[in-house]
Amino acid sequence: MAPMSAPVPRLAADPIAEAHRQWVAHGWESAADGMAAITSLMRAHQIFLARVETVLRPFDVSFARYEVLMLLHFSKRGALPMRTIGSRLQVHQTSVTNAVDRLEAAHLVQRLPHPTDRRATLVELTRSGRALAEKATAALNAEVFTDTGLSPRAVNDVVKTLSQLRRSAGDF
Amino acid sequence: MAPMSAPVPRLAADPIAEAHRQWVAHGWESAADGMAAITSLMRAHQIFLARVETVLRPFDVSFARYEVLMLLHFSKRGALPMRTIGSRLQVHQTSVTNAVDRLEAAHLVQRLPHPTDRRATLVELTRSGRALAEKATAALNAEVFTDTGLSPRAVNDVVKTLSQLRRSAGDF
DNA sequence: GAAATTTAGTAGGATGTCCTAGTATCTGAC
DNA sequence: GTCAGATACTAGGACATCCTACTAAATTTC
Repeated sequence: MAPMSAPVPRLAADPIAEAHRQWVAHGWESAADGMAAITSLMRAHQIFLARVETVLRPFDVSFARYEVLMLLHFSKRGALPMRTIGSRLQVHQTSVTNAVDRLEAAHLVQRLPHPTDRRATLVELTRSGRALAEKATAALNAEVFTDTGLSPRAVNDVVKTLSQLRRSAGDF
Repeated sequence: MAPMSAPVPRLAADPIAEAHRQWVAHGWESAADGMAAITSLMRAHQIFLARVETVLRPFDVSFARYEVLMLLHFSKRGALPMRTIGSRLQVHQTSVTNAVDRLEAAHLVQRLPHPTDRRATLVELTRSGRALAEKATAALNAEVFTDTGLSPRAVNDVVKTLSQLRRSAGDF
């Protein structure tokens, strides 16, 4: 016979399944699945963002700033106008200003006047910015992206499904 | 023969597909799919949050505060301790403090002393808080949750897939 | 060509999230 | 019973996002 063991802490019920039950119980069946899907996406975002930020912390960059660095890293000249950065990352211009301010303070990028459009500002990756982008990517690949906690099949399904969503939202 | 038409604005390429290509081109095949999945989730979160906030704007509540109202609405007594709210919504305690501060300022909830634990604070839905929760839910159901822009099949797949993720993250 | 409109970027502000630290209270070990 | 450790909440701060408003420069209109 098994020895007495300490009481197992009862795991809380899945909050989203619980919300789904409530939705159905209130007669909102037609919205219940959509609610559950959107709430699940919100939570998944939170989980992954936390993982990514944890890996990036030693590099003293946030995911938002990392994305700017990678965009520049992939560009031919290592430089892009602010506006282009916002379009590609699909964030508000003022978010770009914010991120570039911090990246520039950390000497990871540099603002330069645009050669032909005096309204525009080019953001150029510095040598240390490029080095950091490479090291941070190695860390993220190893610690998060290679094993997301989802099966390879699920990973592909997520990409495919959300691709439709993004298309319908006008992303491309 | 078709008449001349105005030049169709070239749609930008899918930024995530582009990033995936770059990942593969740099030899990071094993991480490329995971990167694409996580980036897709980040973007999907952004899209849905924007839709939800747009619908909630007329009610003068954010999605974060709406979630607090609904949690209370579903509770038997219409009141829960701060700590419980944080656990169920899976956000930091200080986020709950923040949300409840604003809800209380709007007279949608009320802080009460916990009857048996003087450390704890009960948050109770007011009459107007409950009314707002019901009206906001009707709006969200009609304008977002009933039609997410994903097929019913995709909705179910997303819930199921992310359920695994949330379980492995310790959510339940 | 001059005026109107559009576009690029910044400033300031609101909100949400998290973190660390600090206070008050409860629990459990001795 | 006491005292150490755990728990509940708030305060203050760092970041990210968005919005509106503003300036400067480019583009379009007539």
